[in-house]
Amino acid sequence: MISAEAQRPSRDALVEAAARLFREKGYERTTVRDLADAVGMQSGSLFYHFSSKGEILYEVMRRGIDDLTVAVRLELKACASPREELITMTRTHLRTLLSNTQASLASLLYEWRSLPDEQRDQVVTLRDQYESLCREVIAQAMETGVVKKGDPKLMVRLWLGALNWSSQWYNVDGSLSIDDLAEEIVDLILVRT
Amino acid sequence: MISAEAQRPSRDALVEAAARLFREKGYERTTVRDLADAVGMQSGSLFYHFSSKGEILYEVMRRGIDDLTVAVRLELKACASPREELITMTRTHLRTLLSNTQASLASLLYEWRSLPDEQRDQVVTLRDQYESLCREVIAQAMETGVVKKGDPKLMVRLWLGALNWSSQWYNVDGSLSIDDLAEEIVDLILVRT
DNA sequence: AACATTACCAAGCGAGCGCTTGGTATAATT
DNA sequence: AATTATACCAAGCGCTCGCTTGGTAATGTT
Repeated sequence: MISAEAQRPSRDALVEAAARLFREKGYERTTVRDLADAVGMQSGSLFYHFSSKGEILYEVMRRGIDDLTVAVRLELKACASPREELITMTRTHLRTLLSNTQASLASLLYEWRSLPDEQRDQVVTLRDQYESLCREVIAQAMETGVVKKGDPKLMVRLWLGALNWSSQWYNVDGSLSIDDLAEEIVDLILVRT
Repeated sequence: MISAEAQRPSRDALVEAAARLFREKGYERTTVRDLADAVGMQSGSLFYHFSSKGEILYEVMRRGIDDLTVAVRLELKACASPREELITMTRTHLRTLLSNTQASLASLLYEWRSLPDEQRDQVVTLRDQYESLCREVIAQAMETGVVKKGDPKLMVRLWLGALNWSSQWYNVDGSLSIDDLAEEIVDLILVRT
């Protein structure tokens, strides 16, 4: 769950605070002064750690998708069947997306237009890699008849849509648990038995 | 399809251009000078028509959801069965969301944080009304056994997620038509026959 | 002990932002 | 014909933004 980062504590704290602020207010509406306040610095001191505000966003996104990929790959190893892979993948994705401690992913969904071109390409590559990881799981589930056969590429996008949209409405304090939500979503695409 | 607006041509053109620019660049990254350029005005002249940039966003969103609601209600009238209602509603939603001429909806999905509080409440109300319209259709489809029984409130959110996420990946020039996409999505939640 | 590096602060610069102001040509009204 | 309302332009104001600069305690290195 913990990434191979760290050893630069205040840089790390900054990225975490940034992820939270970006999710709450959006990237453009978060000023470098907001970011500095959140970690008890002067705004200028941010630029000792990062060369620009955009690079902070990049780091937030890169970590977000990196952590997600690592977490999903790890959890998948413990799965015995395509069906279990599907539910596990869904649960891990949702937990990462909706957790309060790890707000990076939400920015990734909606703030990619604010990234400098070059870094956006890198993030898109990582995102595509994650998407094909998911696609493989779904394709496997289709082959074994657990999920209705069809185009895995399309299915992964519909599935991701249902998942990611939950960041807009899901309330942690509500009555629906994250794991139950995961089951409901998987249930949508499972072949009825 | 055409709303009851108009009679103020340059105001209308401005809202349309704003919708397009907001979708392309995002609200915060679109400057009032960008907006003015798009309709051949000086930036200051915008404020003859609108009291603030935020009000332009509000108008974009209000129209977006208003047009969508009107269009869906209209199309629903011609439907003979719950199943037909479901596919029609999905198709109309997708067409409105993905059409190039009517870019308002996309802003609505991702830019609501930039709205002033009071106007955000109004938009949220409109959005909730639209969501309950969809919920009724889905609940009806559940009752008649066309859609697997469950919580319509949850189902409408998963369905909307799959729909709205398409604005992030759908390519008009691709091989998948909007209407085919609609069928694929409806197929997800239909009871297999 | 002398030097170098790290991790910041205090101050503020220049650019671009949303928006205002004063004026004006055209069209509508009386 | 005189007046008023409409729909803009030209100029620029004040402010906030991302970012820079010069400096300095604290820590590590030789």
